[in-house]
Amino acid sequence: MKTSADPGFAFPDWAYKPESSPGSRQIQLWHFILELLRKEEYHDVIAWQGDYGEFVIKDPDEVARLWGARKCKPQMNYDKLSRALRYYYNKRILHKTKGKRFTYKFNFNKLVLVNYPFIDMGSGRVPQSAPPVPTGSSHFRFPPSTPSDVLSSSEELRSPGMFSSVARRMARGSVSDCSDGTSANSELEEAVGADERGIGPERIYRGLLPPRLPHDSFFRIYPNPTGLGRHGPRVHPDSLSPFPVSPLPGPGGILAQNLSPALSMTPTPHLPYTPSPSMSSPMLGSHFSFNPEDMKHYLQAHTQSVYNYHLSPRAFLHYPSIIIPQPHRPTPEKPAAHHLHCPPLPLSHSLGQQLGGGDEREQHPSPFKFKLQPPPLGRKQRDSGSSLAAASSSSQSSSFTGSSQIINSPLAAGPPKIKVEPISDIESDEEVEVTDISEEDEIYHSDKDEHDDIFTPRAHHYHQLNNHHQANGNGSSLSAPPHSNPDEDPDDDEDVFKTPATPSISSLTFPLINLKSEPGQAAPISPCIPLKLRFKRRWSEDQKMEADGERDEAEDKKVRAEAEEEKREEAGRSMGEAENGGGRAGAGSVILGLMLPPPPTQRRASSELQRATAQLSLENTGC
DNA sequence: CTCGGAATCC
DNA sequence: GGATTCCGAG
Repeated sequence: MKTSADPGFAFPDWAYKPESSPGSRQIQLWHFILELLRKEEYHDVIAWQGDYGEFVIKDPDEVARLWGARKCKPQMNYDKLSRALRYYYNKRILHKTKGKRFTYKFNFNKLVLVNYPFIDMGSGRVPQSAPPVPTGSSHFRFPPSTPSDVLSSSEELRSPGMFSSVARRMARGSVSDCSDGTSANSELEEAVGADERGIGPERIYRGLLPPRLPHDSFFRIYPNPTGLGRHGPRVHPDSLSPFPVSPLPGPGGILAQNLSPALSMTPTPHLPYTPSPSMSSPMLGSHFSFNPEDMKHYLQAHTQSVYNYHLSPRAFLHYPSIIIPQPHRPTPEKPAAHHLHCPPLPLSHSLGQQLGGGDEREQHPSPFKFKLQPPPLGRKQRDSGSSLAAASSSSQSSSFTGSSQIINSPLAAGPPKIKVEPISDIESDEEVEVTDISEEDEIYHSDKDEHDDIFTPRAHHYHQLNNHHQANGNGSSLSAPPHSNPDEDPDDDEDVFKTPATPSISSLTFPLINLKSEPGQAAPISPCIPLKLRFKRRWSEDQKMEADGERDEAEDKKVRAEAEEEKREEAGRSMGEAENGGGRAGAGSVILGLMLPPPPTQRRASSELQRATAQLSLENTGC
């Protein structure tokens, strides 16, 4: 585990894939993309742009070339590379932003799952899209945003960055063939060097971004005293990185050292990914102060995080009576694309985006605790999909009986439109989450991938989804791929990409209740117990469901299973009320984070990620 | 440009 | 499993 020094250090970065790293020789394309994305040097080739997780390949040929160099596939071209990218669609690692050329969007949630299956995405959800925060500028930097990050990451990665821009150029130019050992790798390395130098735009961004959030102080991940001043865990202004967890290492620098990412993960199973500070509930945390002010901040932060990251509202349970100040919700409509003004809160953009869609939500307080819509069928399933879907749905519905109540609530609330459908496959992760707000996203598939602004109302959404599915089933045998319509996409994943939805305040306040519990009754207070129970039920149901249903996508299954496991643990914990005590390693994670003490730091994690990434790049050299 | 099937490689 | 390569289709 980590030493006290690393209290929180739980995971490396999120995207980091242990397997691929050190030992494994092959770098995965998405990882490579991420690498490029984080380097300023390549910002003219590929850069974050648009929504969270969205990036644009400005120079397809170059990217292909780089990729080819990395993989020693001189014949690589964009066509091939893009094919590889398309394979990620099914995996949900990536999505295509329709209508935008060479523009794709990462589904960080998925990535995390992929990389850290044991993590419970469901509840805590990874930082949704942790993409770059759109600052007004077009590109965001991925990881290294903070100086500290830079340092830490750079240090580990490589020696001092001595690479000069010249070198970079050279590298780039020279790259293409594998023959040259230096080629691709060198390029990346150089890039890293650049980062080290601190050339990153982050600084610039920093300037642009708002200073710091008050509530952030609350959540500082690092225990350090200094932490108070620091920005909170989510998207840090400092870091433009897409990952919410931006690394700002604490004062100490991130772990300096050599934790292997893998290791890091193990130790602190919980929280790490939780993007939101929420997880670090002050109450539990050792450093929580009871100042009203702090509390306020905390709550606010929490709310925000919830909004942004789909965190479970459970955290709020602690303060049932407290009304959380709403994070700033700018215009409900669509805050202009992304610009973020993040004056008040850096989150704004995320909120804003979501808000657009969120309006509806507000109207219906409790809708989203479960998945309303059927998951996208796998492409393969599409063919047979319809039949399967039906079957699954039926089975699920039965299983859901317990939760049927829940279902009612939404209806009661009002939005008749929503069809509650058992989720057939979709990502169970989400299902599992039940409690989380995040669901909304899922539900909401719409993406603003293409249109930031445009959101379909939720109810609408649901309908669409349903229809969608049908349409797919009926219509073309193929059924449109999930992405075909930005708005429609049923993928949860997309949510991921999307900015988190913002639940209504009310829901936030008593989210749990509303969410899962019975409709009418939402007794806001003292939900804890009920919650737990519900949770349990939920589980059982889920398990059951799983058992019965053969769900489709293998992935989903996987995820689900994992999620369940996590849930169980979580449930166990919650029931037991155990804090993180020993940490069960492994699972639980995010969810746990909600209840647990201050999470480690995501920043760290991210920084690690960066490092890892860097290392990977290095390691994967040698053609 | 984008999509995704199919075969193939590692 | 994760591409890579090729390719027809939209």
